[in-house]
Amino acid sequence: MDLIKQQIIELLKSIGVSGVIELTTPPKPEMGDLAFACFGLAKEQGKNPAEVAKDLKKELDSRLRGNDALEKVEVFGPYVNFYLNNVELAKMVLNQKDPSTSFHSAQGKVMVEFAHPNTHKPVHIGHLRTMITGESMARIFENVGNKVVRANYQGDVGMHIAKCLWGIMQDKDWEKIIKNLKTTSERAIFLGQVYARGGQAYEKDEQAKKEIEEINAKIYSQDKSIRGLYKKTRKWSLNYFDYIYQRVDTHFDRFYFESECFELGKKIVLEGVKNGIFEESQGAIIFAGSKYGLHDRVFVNSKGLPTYEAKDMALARLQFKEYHPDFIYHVVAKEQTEYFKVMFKALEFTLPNSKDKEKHLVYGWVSLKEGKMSSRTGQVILAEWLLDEAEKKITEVMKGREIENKEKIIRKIANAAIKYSMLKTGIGNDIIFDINEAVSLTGDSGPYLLYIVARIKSILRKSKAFLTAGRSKVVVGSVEPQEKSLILQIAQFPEVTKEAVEKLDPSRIAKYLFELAQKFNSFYENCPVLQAESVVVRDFRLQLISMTGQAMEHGLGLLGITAIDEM
RNA sequence: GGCCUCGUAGUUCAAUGGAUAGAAUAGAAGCCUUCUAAGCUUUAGAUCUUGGUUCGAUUCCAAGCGGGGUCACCA
Repeated sequence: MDLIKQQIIELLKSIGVSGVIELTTPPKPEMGDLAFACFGLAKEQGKNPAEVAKDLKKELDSRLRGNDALEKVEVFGPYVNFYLNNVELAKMVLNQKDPSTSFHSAQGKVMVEFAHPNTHKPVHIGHLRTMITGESMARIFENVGNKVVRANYQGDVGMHIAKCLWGIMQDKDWEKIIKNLKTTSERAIFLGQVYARGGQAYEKDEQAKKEIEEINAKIYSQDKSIRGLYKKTRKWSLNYFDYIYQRVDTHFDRFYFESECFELGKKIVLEGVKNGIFEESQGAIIFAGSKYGLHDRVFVNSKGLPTYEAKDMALARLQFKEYHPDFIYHVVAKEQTEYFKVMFKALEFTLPNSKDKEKHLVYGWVSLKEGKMSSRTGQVILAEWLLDEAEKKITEVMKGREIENKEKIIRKIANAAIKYSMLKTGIGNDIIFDINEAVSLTGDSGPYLLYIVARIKSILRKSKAFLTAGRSKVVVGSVEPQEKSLILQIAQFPEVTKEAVEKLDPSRIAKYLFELAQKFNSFYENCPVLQAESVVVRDFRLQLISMTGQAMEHGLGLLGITAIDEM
């Protein structure tokens, strides 16, 4: 597609059009395939855009002879529209080796930091979004040639843990209760419940607040009285995280922990005080972001403990030292936007090398649509519950269908449903999550996309002739409108992968795939493949659907979704 | 209150300043002896308000209204 665009741009240049030339797609297929708007040119020449367009057409007409790719040029008001030669276009697209080759637009080495759950706290629906978004972005970066490091920063020290441990110890026989918890999920649910208890007490009860703060200090000093419980419950959380990561099909190259950052972080801040980077204020050490149009933040609190801010100073130092990334993308929800601005500013002083390399990749809130919540721990919707729920619904729909590895396939469909529903919305926008819609098998959904691949694979399985013949050069006779629209969509794949990197947004891919699916289905209804009117047409269509399948599978892969052959 | 952000069909989402604002879902009407009906076709339905910039504004600017976030010892 890019080649064709370049040809047209060259053609326009050759007749004296200067400046940046941008081609758009006309609103309707019968109006041509690519369009050039004459507004800018008209302004330059002081003429009416429609007249300029007419003049251009005259010039262009005389140069079209001998050009295989272009069929004709028409004027629509102020637009000059180009019609591609359908047969040539089909040959070009279908004789590629792989429709899903991507632009190479590497930035070098990219670290994508995502998931970052805190131990001792529930893994909720918001974590699901960072896991899914982060994994997808990692793949999108890799796809265009970057070296990607998947990092995960897990919070295993801090007040949230103190709240949890305090919550556990409120029961007199807590040691016995703990012993009776056997499964990973049971333990995770228990931790979530006692965390909620501790959190509420911290807000309402002064005495509890004091006790929790004492526990917090003990965690930092690794006091023996709570060390055993801390270690045991930390392990519980980490095991549970592994289970979730595996279930959503993501993985990490490096797990960072707050526990490995707090000492170094404090040290960096204390040194920074000497250099005037940080200053004392009301017994705490702060970074005066207000000097830079931001806001002040506490880096070491008045008890001498490093806050999240100080730990992040250390984290960045470790990350740059270990991997020398060209960019670090922190996939974190939007409520931390202001925080990151201050933190990155402070980093410019403590780690000058990090300047312009640290990026906050903002994603929006996830909330459940009103009246749809049915399972909660405290105030959050658990990730695991949502995954289970999706599987239940899909199992229901699949009832009576006999397929090999049904369990695995159900899990894959459920994952596709959840992932797609999290990725189809623009990355920075909030998602109002409707579980019914997310796992619905109809319309703009993950299963709808999987269905395309299943249908294609089914036809290919039945077409042994094609499979044995291999892929010789495709002969194109004529091209139906549905075929053309599908071909054009396939041709746009590389551009879309590039856009997703530039805009840092997987929803570009999701949207593209949905359109691909719609165009395939429309083709499927109108153009029989195995029963085509001739062998030539059949082979052409087999090649077309095979490429559609490849583009779809590759695109789904960029979203972290695994296609299936049968459903 | 300061700063940031978002306001588009009943609902959930799209639209580098460009052609008649697109989808999905819910509603209405059709299509399975035919490659998987988890599908397809038809139909109805929307840009918060008021100004400004522009040949042209959902998009840019200003004000207002309405949500959300954030603003010191949580992460």
